[in-house]
Amino acid sequence: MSEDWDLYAVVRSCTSAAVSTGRDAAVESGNNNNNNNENCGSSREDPLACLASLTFEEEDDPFTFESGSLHDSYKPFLPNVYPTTLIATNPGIDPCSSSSVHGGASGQLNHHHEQTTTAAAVGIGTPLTPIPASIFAFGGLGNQQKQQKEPLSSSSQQQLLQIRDQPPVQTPRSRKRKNQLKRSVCHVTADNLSSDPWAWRKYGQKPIKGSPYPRNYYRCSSSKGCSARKQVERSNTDPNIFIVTYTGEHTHPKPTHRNSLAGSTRNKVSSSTVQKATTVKDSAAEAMPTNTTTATASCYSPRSGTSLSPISPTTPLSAPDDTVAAAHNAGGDESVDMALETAPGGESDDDDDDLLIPNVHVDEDLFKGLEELVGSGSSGVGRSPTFGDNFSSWSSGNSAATGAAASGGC
DNA sequence: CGTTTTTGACCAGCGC
DNA sequence: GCGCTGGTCAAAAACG
Repeated sequence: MSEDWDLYAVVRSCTSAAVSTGRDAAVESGNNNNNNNENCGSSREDPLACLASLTFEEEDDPFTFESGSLHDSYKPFLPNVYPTTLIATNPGIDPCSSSSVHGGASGQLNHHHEQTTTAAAVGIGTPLTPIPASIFAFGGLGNQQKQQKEPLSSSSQQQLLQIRDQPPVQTPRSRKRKNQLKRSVCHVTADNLSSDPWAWRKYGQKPIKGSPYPRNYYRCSSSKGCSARKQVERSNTDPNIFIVTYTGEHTHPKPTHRNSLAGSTRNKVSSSTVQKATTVKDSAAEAMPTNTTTATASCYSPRSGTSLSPISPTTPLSAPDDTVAAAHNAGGDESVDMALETAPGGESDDDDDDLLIPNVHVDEDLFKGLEELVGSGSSGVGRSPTFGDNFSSWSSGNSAATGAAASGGC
């Protein structure tokens, strides 16, 4: 099974898009952890609002950020934004929370997912279709959605609602409860996977019983002492959807930059990127997206259960060129979804924060426009002259730093 | 050189 | 107590 899933590509693409807008957004979004809920709250009307608000029980939700202006900032770059994530918070806390019951057995999650065919998901497989932006990616998306006449089709909404309404599935047994203290589950499309302000480091991958896709384990790499963890697995029923489970809390402010990019971008995707991106969607069913060696085949080790590595959510992937290429291709057969990641609210402090635009489908025109912006007024952007560069550096630097409040934000 | 990814091995929780 | 499974560790390799 080779997964051509190149989440990286996707991620990258996502990351790159935000360039100029990012800054503004980042600045405005600046916020601290306490804002989380605000963002979430912003989407009161939106049925999906709760999706946008992934809440950690902790007051300082890492993934918060103010979106109001942010939305405006990247608005131009967002042809269409669809909420893609379903967020479930700890049971009991958020009615919306569907899945994550303590046990969080994969099975549960999967069950949960089965019904999750979010609008976003739909969009993913469809080339040229607007790409769903991760709700969580911008806390503010909720608002955006409101502003947008109809981000979701009624049917989609129904689905989402349906999911949310689903009574939390209680897992008969939960393992390692010690870690299960606080769990937030988000359903995200591949595009949105990367939208996470935090820097995550993958530390494990395991095959999950009952699911054809392995589960990937990530821990926050921003701070050694940080206990925040993240699990990413592909939905059993809907390969386009990834289930992201956040556990633990961040013991530090959102990262603005990574110390080093080393190792972060393994995927030298080169030519294959595009292909990967493409394939990814098509072959999603097979395996999780691989971050790095995407194009390469993935070996599944029965024992460790390792197969392709899914996505590295935050890990910015490099391969800027690829990304770009992919992005360009978006117009073509392979529609690559660009995700804009916004600077995490928390980090907005940094001017440097890059803004990532969460999953947005960008067409060539858009790119041209961006390029012009970058080229001419790199000052505003302050980024590298070329998109490609931006991608790479951004992704790496930002992924952690700016990401949209996305994931966390869920 | 520092960081991340990969991946086999180990540990721990849960059901029987 | 045993086996199954999920979660984590840690060494090696890769990358900028």
